[in-house]
Amino acid sequence: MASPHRPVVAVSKACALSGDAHLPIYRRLYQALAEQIASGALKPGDSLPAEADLARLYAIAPGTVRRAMEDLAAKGLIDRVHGRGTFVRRPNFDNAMLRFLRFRDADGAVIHPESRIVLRRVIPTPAHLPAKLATVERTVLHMVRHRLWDGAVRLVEDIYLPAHRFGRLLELSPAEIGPLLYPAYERWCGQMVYVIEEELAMIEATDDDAATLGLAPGSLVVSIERVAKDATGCAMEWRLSRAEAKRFRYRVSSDA
Amino acid sequence: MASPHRPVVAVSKACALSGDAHLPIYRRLYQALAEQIASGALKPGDSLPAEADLARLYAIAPGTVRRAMEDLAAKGLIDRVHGRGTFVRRPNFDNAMLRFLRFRDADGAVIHPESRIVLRRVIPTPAHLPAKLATVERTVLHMVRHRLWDGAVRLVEDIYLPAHRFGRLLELSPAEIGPLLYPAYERWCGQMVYVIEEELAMIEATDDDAATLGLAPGSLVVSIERVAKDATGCAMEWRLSRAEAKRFRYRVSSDA
DNA sequence: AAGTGGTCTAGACCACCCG
DNA sequence: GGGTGGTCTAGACCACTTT
Repeated sequence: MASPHRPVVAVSKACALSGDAHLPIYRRLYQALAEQIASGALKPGDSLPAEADLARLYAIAPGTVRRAMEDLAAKGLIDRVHGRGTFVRRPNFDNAMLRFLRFRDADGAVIHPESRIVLRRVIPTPAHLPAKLATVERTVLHMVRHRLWDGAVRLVEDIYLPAHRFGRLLELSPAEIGPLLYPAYERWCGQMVYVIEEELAMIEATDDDAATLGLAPGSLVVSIERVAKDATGCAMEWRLSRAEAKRFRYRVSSDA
Repeated sequence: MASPHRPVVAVSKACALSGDAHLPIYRRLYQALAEQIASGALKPGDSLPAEADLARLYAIAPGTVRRAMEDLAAKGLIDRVHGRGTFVRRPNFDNAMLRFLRFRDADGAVIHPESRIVLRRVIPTPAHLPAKLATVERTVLHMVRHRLWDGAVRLVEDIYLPAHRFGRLLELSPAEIGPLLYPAYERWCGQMVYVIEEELAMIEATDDDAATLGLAPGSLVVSIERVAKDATGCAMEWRLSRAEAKRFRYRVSSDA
């Protein structure tokens, strides 16, 4: 809110918060910081200015800065450490979205698998896809990804994306895409995942999947069908994953 | 402030917040309100006192009350409505809780299974249980429930409950308990489930389970371990369910 | 008009981490 | 000791709903 008596402080440069003026200040500050993180201006591990400094910089109250910081921390974008400071969080599997899918090793410990994209191409939209994915285009981007640990392929994924929003992925090297797709969607395509819906079922492996996963033909695999949606609820990704049933472990909580 | 069941409190005399004195005030207020919800003193739909009234009642600052209310709202225990007030939220079993567990018939349609409680007894607390269930008692209520459709047992459940809070279930007829347990917990024992955590895994069936489910020995079954918690986060039910893997279908959304 | 929650301000003091 | 975030206070004004 426009304070009637703005402090006459000699802050070298009192920045104005851009964005829609009808949004709360803490929300605009959240956006400003989130955009700096998304754009790479603030990189993982970087420290943010202290609350008091941000308050001076934008000429707003410390409590308002605090609200924005707490929201960023709740969303998992930053870490706040008592007595040390505030830091951009390293993207990892603890992200709220990715907490669903877990595999266990012999001791039940969580595993962070290697990612290997084995196919990227644009294909005519399969007939079954428009029911799942919000697209009216005639073509979609199709990717096949393997995820590995202990030197073997443990998970096979078919991923379908609207070609017009995700075509950029075709030009990138695997290293540029990185091991996690959702951060890559955000970084290279400006697409952020807000909601995930999944459905699990046990089915018999296809011959191809059995061969890829190193299983006997007809083995039971868990099939995970996932729809990822953006902030407007628009389905932006459809994904079908298969993995050996016996290795699978899945944890979910109703309180997000 | 005009709620009929709420005793009119003299504003002149402030109440003291119980609980560990080293906890933050907003945390103790959160606990106090969560306990009133969990115990049934505040029932779903009831309105809470206004922020300013709570602040006067406990002789704390409005901002501190607000923090507790925001946390309760984030946890899903209350609804805050701008201009109207704050209300105890009713956990809805149909949409939020039970949407997890689904079985499919031949056409993939959702099934509403029959419920058959085949065992109810009080037993000495098993050694593994205190790690899962918040109980220090030496006995727990153990129930075994079968769920059936198409004339066969499709799901076997072992359910463990603190004996002192759920002993009443021993006296009831199956008809009085009904086909759904959580509404029965609420109706007969005054216990409401607010949070569910589940973990799925694929394991080989025990001989007993295989026989009950009509499967070949050593068939793969899905094992679902569930912890149900009340408004205070206290684990009130521990449940282990098994079902034929091939018939299993599980749906979940990060929306919650 | 009255009452409620939503936003914002401008401080205070404390607990924690580091140099 | 100096800087950081964590907690808490005591108000202000606004937006919304109901009477």
